[in-house]
Amino acid sequence: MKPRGRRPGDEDTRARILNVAREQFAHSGYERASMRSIAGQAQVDPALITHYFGSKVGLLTEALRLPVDPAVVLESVGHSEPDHMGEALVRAMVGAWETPVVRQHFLGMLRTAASHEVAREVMQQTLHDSVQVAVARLVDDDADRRSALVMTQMAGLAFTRYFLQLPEVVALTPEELAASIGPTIQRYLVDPL
Amino acid sequence: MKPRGRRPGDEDTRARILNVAREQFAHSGYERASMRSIAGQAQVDPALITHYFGSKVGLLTEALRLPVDPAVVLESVGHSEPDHMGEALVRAMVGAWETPVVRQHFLGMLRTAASHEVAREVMQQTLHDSVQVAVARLVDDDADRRSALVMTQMAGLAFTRYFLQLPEVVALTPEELAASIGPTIQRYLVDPL
DNA sequence: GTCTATAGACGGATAGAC
DNA sequence: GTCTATCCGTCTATAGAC
Repeated sequence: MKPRGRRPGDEDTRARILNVAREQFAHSGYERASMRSIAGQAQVDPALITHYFGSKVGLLTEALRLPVDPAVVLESVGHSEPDHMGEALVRAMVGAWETPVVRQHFLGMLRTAASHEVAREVMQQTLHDSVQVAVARLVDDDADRRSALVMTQMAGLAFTRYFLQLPEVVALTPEELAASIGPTIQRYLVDPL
Repeated sequence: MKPRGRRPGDEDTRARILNVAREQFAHSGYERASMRSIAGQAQVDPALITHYFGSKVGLLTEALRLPVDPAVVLESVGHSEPDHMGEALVRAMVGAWETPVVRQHFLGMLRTAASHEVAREVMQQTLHDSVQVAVARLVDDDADRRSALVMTQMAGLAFTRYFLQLPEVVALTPEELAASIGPTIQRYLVDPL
């Protein structure tokens, strides 16, 4: 007779390690999130991390995989009226960032990227794959330059609001952000350069 | 007779340590920039760091002091025509960031802020003191909200161009940046909200 | 002011028992 | 699959000789 449920640790152990790792990378960065402290919070033996992920870098690589599909987040933008695409994009991005899982992933990328070259490249690629590709589908010309401008504004919003937590930026509501920053994105997308 | 020149290490030693520290904090972040590696590159005994700065945090605190006066950098903005303040501000900031000393200081703040709470607060305060104060002097109303918007855009430009080094953003010239982002800043400064 | 020596803690990784 | 034990490296900080 097969045992019911899962065995002691099983594949649940792996998932719990990964969740705690994401949490600690996001909160403390790569070096301070030690394998021992991750194992401790996950109530798991430290040696299991090596067992499941090979090394600390292996764990980081897994942790940096996107928890959501950017295409899904930005889906509504493509369906919005052409005159309000900018506003729709701000609304979609802020909406995603306000969820704990996405915000944590953003902070994890940022804090590990700060001291780990590989993580920086992952963040660069992620931003390219989500924003540049999405923008290229929305605009007619100069996709690279337009997406560059969009990325400066959107990355800056996330950086000042969720990482630095500048009081003046935190104070703004999602609605105010959409109203004030939406037109900027709109201009970057459609205005002559 | 007084000895000519300076004695073996003297105050020159201190300055050399500080310069190397800024360099390594900017390049590797707080934890990877060990006192040993800083002392090594500065060709100085590791114990001298404690001697001059008390502790590693003391060294960091010194290293985070602004190497330039933001008021001087932004001086030209106040003298520009009201219709082109945004463009002038972008020009002034990019001009500053393109110098090695300012760019290094920005990267140092960012990389240490990522894993060190104190550094994050310093960065927050620095941005407030330079941008918020400058903006408040330029605008008539809603200084907090206007400066918040300006900070999202300017921080995002610095972040994507100098830290992440997104190819599409790096490719833009200072002139192109002033032309494309200047109007955004202008709108944040003067348009009705 | 400068250096040697070392304390004392913590890091990642591995070998092997169960 | 899980855990104990341990190797070996690195780190910050300090005490004290010169």
